Amino acid sequence: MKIATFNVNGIKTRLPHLLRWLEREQPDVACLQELKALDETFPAQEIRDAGYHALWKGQRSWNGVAILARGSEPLEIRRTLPGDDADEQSRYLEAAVGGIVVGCLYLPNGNPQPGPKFDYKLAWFERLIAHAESLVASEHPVILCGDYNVVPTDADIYNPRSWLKDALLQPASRECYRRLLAQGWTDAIRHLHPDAPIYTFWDYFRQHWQKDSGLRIDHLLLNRTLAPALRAAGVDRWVRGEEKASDHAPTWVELDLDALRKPRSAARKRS
DNA sequence: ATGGCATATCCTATATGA
Repeated sequence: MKIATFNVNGIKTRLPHLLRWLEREQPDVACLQELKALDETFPAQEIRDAGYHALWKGQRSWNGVAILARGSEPLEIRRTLPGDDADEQSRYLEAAVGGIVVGCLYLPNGNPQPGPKFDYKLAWFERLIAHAESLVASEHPVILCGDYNVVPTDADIYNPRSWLKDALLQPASRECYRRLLAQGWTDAIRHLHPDAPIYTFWDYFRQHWQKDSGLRIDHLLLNRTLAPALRAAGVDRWVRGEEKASDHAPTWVELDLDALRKPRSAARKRS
């Protein structure tokens, strides 16, 4: 099973790119962020025609998340992150797909910092950490994927120098991500590629894509139950090279769900 | 310190992104 996350930066503008990518890479599950569209303008029919069922949570102009599933209906679990009923921003969606709990998230950017937007980022992160605590030890396989808007370490950016004041690299942001991982989550890309420079985002400025001056900010986290199924992880960089591309590239994991059953039967035999 | 580019909307100006 292939699960991917893709910040599309506008579903309306990026629909042709999304459809080409779905057609070529055939992910079983695709988590989308930054729809920048109202619920009623989500292109459900075009996505259905491509073979995908979808859940979405839109918002005018900004944010917006969706979960697409090939050939099966994603079953909605929740459409908000717990902890703040006053939070109106569409940044979280959670569903059951093919026996896996999939959380799709778009963590606040937080710029400029310091300031209210950075405070909101950290508050949102704390809510995510609290909710993730209830998911990490679940007997069900869980994946939390999306645009975390955090560069975890200096190995996850081409050069931190010009980003030192950015919200994505702040020690407070990184500390939240570190605490999240410390609950027991596996950062799939970094686990399988411990030393390689791997990026998922290249901004539109200064020919950063052409120079491969990227950042790793889109992450797929696996809980303890799901981690043994991890087989491969990567970035579909070709999507970033297309005309009028999003500034993010789709990032994915390949899972062998059959592997989750074998240890249990082996344990039974041993006892 | 600023801006470079891109997207969306109450669209030739402004807010947001990262």
